[in-house]
Amino acid sequence: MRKGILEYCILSVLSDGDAYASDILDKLKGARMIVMEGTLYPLLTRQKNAGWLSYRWEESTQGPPRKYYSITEEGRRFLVDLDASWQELVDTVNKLRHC
Amino acid sequence: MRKGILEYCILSVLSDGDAYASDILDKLKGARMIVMEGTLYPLLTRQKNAGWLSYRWEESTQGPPRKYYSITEEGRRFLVDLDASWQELVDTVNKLRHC
DNA sequence: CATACTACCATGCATTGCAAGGTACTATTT
DNA sequence: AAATAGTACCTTGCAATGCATGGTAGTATG
Repeated sequence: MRKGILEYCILSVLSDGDAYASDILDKLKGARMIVMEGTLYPLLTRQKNAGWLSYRWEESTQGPPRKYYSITEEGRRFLVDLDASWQELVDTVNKLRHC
Repeated sequence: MRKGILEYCILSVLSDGDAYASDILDKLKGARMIVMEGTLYPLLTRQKNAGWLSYRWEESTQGPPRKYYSITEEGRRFLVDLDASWQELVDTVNKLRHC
């Protein structure tokens, strides 16, 4: 049911601050959206290739280095489009359901 | 973006009254959800095989006979589940977006 | 030095929606 | 009567997406 919406959620999370994969998974889990690692990593790579995200490496005191993702200006512009699409989808489904 | 949600929309439309493929496409179009024939037919077949829909043939005065789909009791029960899932999804996405 | 943990990533699969094309019956026009 | 257009059914092949699984490598911990 939630296919394709993950993309929107990831950009939303990152629009609120840079994060690495585990951060993102935690934030999603906090909102009760469970996502698998094997889903997230390829998605982040796709969004980076699309120009919506960039990343930098940061050393960690407890474990291997982390890949911090950051939303780009282009990503923010796309997020505005996604806001509109999402609202439209919600309106459409609700209209179809209640009549 | 709307992947997987079509299933919910089709059941919603049919919960409001029996319909054949073109009827359904028109109702979806009326709510600005554009769906292709090649998407709808397999989906109806899947839902019928899942036990959520049944169908009957009806002669038409203007063209070939029509396959009218009807939601089953099992389909209505499943639709209630989908209502909950949908509401949950909307809440989750909105929560992630606005904080 | 071995085990556990963290964080990265890749491969293969199932599902789903779309594009394109095909069949068959009915109605309309020439 | 034949050709064209319209309606309604359906299939096949493709691309995208999410999941399950498993793998690599660096960093602690016992």
